[in-house]
Amino acid sequence: MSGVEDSLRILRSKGYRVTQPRKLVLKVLERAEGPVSPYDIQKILQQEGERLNHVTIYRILDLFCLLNLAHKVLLCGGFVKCALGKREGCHRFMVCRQCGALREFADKALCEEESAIARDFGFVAEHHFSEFFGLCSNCNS
Amino acid sequence: MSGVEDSLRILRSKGYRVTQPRKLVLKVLERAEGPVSPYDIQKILQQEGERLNHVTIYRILDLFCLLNLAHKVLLCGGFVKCALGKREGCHRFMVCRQCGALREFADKALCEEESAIARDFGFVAEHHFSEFFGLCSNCNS
DNA sequence: GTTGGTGCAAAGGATTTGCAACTTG
DNA sequence: CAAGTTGCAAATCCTTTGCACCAAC
Repeated sequence: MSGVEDSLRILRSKGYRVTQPRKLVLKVLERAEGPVSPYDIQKILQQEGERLNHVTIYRILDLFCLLNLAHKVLLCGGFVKCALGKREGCHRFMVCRQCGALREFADKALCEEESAIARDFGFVAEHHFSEFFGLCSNCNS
Repeated sequence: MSGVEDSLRILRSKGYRVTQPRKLVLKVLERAEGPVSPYDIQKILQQEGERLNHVTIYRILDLFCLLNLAHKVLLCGGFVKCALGKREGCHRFMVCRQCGALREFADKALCEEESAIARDFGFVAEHHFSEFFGLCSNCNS
């Protein structure tokens, strides 16, 4: 997903309403450097003079994740705007343990290899969740 | 890790004490069908007439994860006893979305492929978390 | 007897629910 | 105007901290 407008279009096309709170949360996710928690989002908005109830933010993030407009990064618990759109293969993350930098990627070959491994165990994998933890290019020199 | 005794041996060898609470938590993890939360563990012990403070359980689980005697399953937030011991490659999980069954595995080739992908992005991956979500052999027939 | 572990109390977050009021299409 | 959203209050749950006491070695 690139740009707030694209996300709004998707919302509309799925029958969801384009509301002020949803636009505000999208804007924060768009500009965030890394993963942000619901309360982070609330604080950021407050600094800009906007007010949103935290419950509203929780519900909006739930919806965004459902629609794949955003993802929850499990290693840190924060949310990020999806950076890939409809790309082949599951969306995954690399997280830098030093600076917290985050990079989203998708790799179809990796998906297929994982499915094959699962199959060897009689398991049908529908979704592959993965996050790499290490050092980004800036921090590993 | 197989068996409570092995885990106790590792605890001792690293200079940690073998205490009653640690033995109790190990026993619960050993017998659990799937991932259990700290409060799950407390409830299970209560049903057996044992009492442990929840803070103690949190601390014990932290230690077990540090020593790789247990893992936290990110997709569900629960803890499982490590089933692999020192195996080459990161420890990963397949979780059945229907019955909750969990299978731990390690795959060195997958680890290497993931490291290669990371390297392409200038990233040095130190640990690969991954969990597959789908249907186990019992549920996909 | 020391040191490391545990229990307790309490604080601080995080997350969810139900319902009334408001907005969007 | 009707249905979908939001705000509010409150409840619940999760997790952590500091300190006094206890148990393991």
